Formats: sequence, structure tokens, C-alpha cells
Amino acid sequence: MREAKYKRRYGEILDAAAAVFAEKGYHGASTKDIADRLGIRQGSLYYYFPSKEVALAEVCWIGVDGFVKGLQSILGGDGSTAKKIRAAVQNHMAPMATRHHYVKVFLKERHNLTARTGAEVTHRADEYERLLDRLLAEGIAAGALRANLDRRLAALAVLGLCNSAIDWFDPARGGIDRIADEYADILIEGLTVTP
Amino acid sequence: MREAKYKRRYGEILDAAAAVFAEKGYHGASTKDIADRLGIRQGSLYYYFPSKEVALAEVCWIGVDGFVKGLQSILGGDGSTAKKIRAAVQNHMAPMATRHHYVKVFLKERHNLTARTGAEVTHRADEYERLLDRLLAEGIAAGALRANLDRRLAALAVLGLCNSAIDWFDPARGGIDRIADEYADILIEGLTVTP
DNA sequence: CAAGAAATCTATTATTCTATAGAATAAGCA
DNA sequence: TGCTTATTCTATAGAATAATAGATTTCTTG
Repeated sequence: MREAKYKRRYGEILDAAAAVFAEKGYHGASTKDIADRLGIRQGSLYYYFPSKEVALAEVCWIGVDGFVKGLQSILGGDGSTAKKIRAAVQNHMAPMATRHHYVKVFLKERHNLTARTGAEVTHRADEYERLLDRLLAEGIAAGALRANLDRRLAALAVLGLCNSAIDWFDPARGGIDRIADEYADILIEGLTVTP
Repeated sequence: MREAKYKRRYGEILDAAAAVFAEKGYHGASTKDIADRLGIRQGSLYYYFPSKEVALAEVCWIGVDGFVKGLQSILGGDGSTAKKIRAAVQNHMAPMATRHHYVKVFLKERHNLTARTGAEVTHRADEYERLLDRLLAEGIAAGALRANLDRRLAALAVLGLCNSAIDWFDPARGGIDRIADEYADILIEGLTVTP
């Protein structure tokens, strides 16, 4: 009970940090901004975090973690390359609705982490890119994707197109599924061979 | 001659501001950082700019201006919709190589401008989006683009995919043309009708 | 209820930052 | 050379910042 309460409160603090970082950027946000959102004093935050930067690292970690989990099982499952790409796009965009602030901060503020504080986040992000690369490699090997495709460029295109929605998508106004579907259409048509 | 010298120096100051804003972000960059890069004192900058924010506005303006100019003549010219889209993509990505810092700052830091300082930049960006929307509208009307296309989503996809390169493209290592070509392939295949 | 632990607050420190005012230097020109 | 203007520097005001230490309140649990 003691522990559970702490965890709940810790989550609230993290939510506030994510929201403020997302709105103002890491350097534009002050620890007082975060405290104000919670109705507590600036210094009280340091009961939960040793530094502002560690708070950023935690937010980024949650932001990236949502991506990786689903993609692993998509790769393990069966179905055509096109279906897997569609599933991967939906998997990538879903957290933009459910964990909007966390994803935004990961995408736009993670570069403010130092090598020390950002190591785990970077590692997880690399893992995700490797999974995506494997999806594309298998698609090319299966003859489903254009053979002349630059795999690295293609992976960056998938990520770039999906991520771009974070700049304008508002989870308060409508779902992300239709957007994911439309983007999957574009990517599948754009990447697969045309018979 | 007196005027020309001022303009040249002003450009150097702006280059330094663009570089520092691009590297550290608007709030992460201090006026001292900019001055250090120029080998002058922090206070001396205020001979050229009334405020840090106005400097940002100038950088952003140059960043967005490069986009608009070319697209107008592309729309005016003739050729298929596919060719125009390819030209538009190349037009969009070219400044990412030639004015890398300016474009990066426009894309990633313009939200730090207030309504007052950012009005012209916003206006120019809106103008650009309208031109792109017209290109797509004409493509749909001509039957070249998929009729079921959500025009707004399609425009955001074009912009999002192109802009994403700013996160990883390094003008010091290779040109942008091949990337633009590959992205144009994806977008054209993804947006046009498949017979 | 009472003791101990958890959570928050008050108060402060040492920096850092933007912007300004006025002095000093450099450059252009009669 | 000496006058004038352009540019940069020195010095500082005033506000904001992250983080710490210790006091105080609130909660949990026996």
C-alpha cells in the first residue's frame, strides 16, 4: 500500500513533467512549471527525481518503450509483408494517441539527454530500428518489396512519415486509426513492387 | 560600400545564430554561445538585433522562404502530376542542403516565436501549404491521384516525409538529390492511382 | 491513538541569462 | 591629419534557474 501510493504519485509527477516538456521543450520548461501544474512547490519535485535531466530520461524511456513491444510480435507472426507493414504503422502510431506527451518528448527532446542519462533510451531506440530493418529485409527477400530499395532510406521514410503526425495530431480530437491506415496505404504502395 | 559591409556582417551574425539555434535549440542556446562562435562579446550582438527572439524570427524567415519560391513556378509550369510532385519534393529538400541550419531552425524552433514576432513566418508557411494543397487538388481533378485521397492528410504526408530528413541528413556527407528521388518515388507510387 | 515514516514546504545558494548604458576603438573620408 | 560615424567592448542591473538542507505537515500502521 505504501509502495503502491508512491508509484501512483510518481506517475502523476511524470505525467506533469511529460506534459510540460511536450509543451515548452526541455530547456523552455522550468521545474517550477512542472510543480505549478501539480500544485506543489518547486523544491518538492526533488523528492522524486535527483535532477531535471533524469526526469526527462524517464519520460523518454516510456515514450520509446511503447513502440518496441508490439513490433516484436508483429515480426514473429505470419501474414504478407504488406499486412505486417500496416500492422507496424498502426503499432507505431497508437502510442501517439494513448501516450501523446511521452511520445512527443521522446521524439523531440531526447537529444537533450547526455550519453550517461540517455544510454538506455538510445539502446531501446536502436533496438526498434533494427526490428524495422528486419521487417524490410524480409520483405525484400520475399520479393514483396522493390528490390532496388535502399533499406536504410526506406526505414527512415517509414519512421519519418509516422513520426511527423506528432506535430499536428491532437488525441482530444478524433482517433489515430484512420491516419495510420492512410499512411500505411501510401507506404505499402510506395514500397512494394507494382506488378 | 558602408551598407554592403553591414549586410555582410549581418549575414555572418545570422549564420552564427542559425548554427547555434540548430544545434542547441532556441532555449538551449544563449546569446553568449552565438557571440562565442563569432569571437565577439555577448552584448555586441545587440547592435544587430533588438532581441534574441527577433534573431530567431529572421532565421526562420530565411528558412521558410526557400521553400515557397520554387513551388510557385512548378505549379505554373506544365507536365504530369507525377512530374510536378517529384519537382516539388526536390524543391523542398534542396534548401535542406544549401541552407541546412536555417531550415532546421524553421522546422524545429519556429514554435518559440510569439504571435507578434512570428506573424510573417506563419503567413509564409501557410502560403506554402496552400500551394501544395493546390498541387494535390489539381492532381485529383485530373484523375492522376487517387480519388479517395484525404487531401489534407496527403499534404501532411508529403511535408512530413520530406521534413523528416532534417533529423539525420548531413550536408557535409553527400547530396540530397538521391534522397529526394527515393522519397518522390514512394510518394508518387503511394498517392497516384494504380491502373 | 501514538510513533515513525513519507511527503511537502520554506528558505537559500550559487549560477546563468537577457538586455541596457555608456566608454573605447576602428574605419571612412574631408 | 583630424572629424565623424560604425562597431565592439566593459560593466552591470534585474530576473530566472536548478538544486540542497532542514523544518514541518500528513499519512500509515501497529
